[in-house]
Amino acid sequence: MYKAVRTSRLYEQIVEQIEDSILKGALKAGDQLPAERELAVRFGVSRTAVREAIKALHEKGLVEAYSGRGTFITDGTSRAIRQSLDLTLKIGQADNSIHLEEVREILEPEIAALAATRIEASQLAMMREAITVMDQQRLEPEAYIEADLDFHLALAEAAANPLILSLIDSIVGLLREQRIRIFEVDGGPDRGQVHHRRILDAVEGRDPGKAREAMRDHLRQVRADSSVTPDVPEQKA
Amino acid sequence: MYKAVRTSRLYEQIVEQIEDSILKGALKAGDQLPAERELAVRFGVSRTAVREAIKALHEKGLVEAYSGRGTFITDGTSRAIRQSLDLTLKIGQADNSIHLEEVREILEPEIAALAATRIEASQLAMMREAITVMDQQRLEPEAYIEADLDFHLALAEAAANPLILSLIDSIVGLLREQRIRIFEVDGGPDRGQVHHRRILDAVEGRDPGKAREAMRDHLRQVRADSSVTPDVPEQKA
DNA sequence: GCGGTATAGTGGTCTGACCAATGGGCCACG
DNA sequence: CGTGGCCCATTGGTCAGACCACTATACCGC
Repeated sequence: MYKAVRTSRLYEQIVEQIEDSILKGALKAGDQLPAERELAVRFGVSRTAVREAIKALHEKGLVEAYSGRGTFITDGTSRAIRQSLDLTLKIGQADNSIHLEEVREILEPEIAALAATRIEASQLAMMREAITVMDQQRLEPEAYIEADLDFHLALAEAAANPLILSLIDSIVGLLREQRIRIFEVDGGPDRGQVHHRRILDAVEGRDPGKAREAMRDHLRQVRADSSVTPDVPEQKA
Repeated sequence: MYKAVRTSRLYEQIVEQIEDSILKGALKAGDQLPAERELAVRFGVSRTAVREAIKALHEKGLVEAYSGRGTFITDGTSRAIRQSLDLTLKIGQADNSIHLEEVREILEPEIAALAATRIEASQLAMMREAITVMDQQRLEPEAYIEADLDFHLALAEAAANPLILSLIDSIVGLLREQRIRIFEVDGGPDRGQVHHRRILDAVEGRDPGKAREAMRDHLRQVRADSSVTPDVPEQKA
């Protein structure tokens, strides 16, 4: 067997070096990276290569650049990561919504159960806030959906498992798209709110079983609403 | 409410336009993108901005650039995407293994159940092959672990849900790391094989309930083995 | 002290150039 | 006619230097 030839791109080596610095702890979350011009001389390359490396790190969600201020290591707890798993999938087929529902039905009830045992006051407040906003914005799809997503994200955060939060965060983009369709179902938002309140109550009462069931019911309704979605043939079948 | 201010980075607009082209079907997998120099004039920007956009697309796994040939839309079916969720997490703390186990205990039993209802012959063959390799390589950690991961990936693939496959794929890197530790537990591999066979049998027999249970047992063993891992205090209580 | 302003530093973009790899066409040679 | 080697146009990768917009800070007049 022959070994694959390593096509060495310069900026990739720089990415590795910076990643190492982060892993070794030389660079912690919130730290400011040296300026691009300085990194260029330190690495002995042009600013172009450094910029490409930083761009890659940015896309990986490890770093955030602010014009005029500098580049900083992202706080791992920040939700700004937003891995774009979504696009990769949108390309596939259009029937992702079925798959999405399946995943949610696996993940979210257990997330609710975990959250019930671990949630903290600040996260309960976020969930309440989200419900309030949804009440107020019942007629504003965009604002309603954002609040809806916040609700589920707060719940995922309450599960106190960064891995879970990352996974949910990854599929939030898909969720957003799906919900735009659901929003048009008559009374969908109102029925959704009933379930949101049940979930909140269960979590607040630290009852994992009830939280799990409430979330299951919620998803069942979502599935029902999205299956009666207005006829949009689109596909050339 | 004020709308978030759009901090317009030029290359981001280009990224969007190209993404749209892909989504709308104007660009299919395998297609070659116009040359950077041409895109630059078409978009009315400099080549720099185009390159930054392409770099972002590359990091998202949507595009692959080859020096001297051109830039091509990646085949979405390829698993080569390997979103690096892992790095983002490694930074956090070292106790990710607990979180990882938690996620696996949520996802994998249901994956096994789904797989039992949907698996195809080719995937069964892959699982059998993986078990065979593990038998042969009981003393070769690296080869054993790769086969182990293949086993679970084949199962995830059998669930016939691309979203699930993506999620499992995202955490495979973390799994690999965890398993290196488990491998050192006396008899770990042998006990693991018993469970692998039980899972295979259940899936082959199209019994979702049994598959779910077999996977639960498997994960219970993994959790047990990894908790008796050689004393590495590390944690400050 | 206070508020506004100069200033230096940063990332974002542009220009134009050269390099290295690739692939296809051309041509001399067998 | 086939083959191998060479040339060359094209492409992505890198470089150097410049300018812009923005930010934070130090400074200065009031």
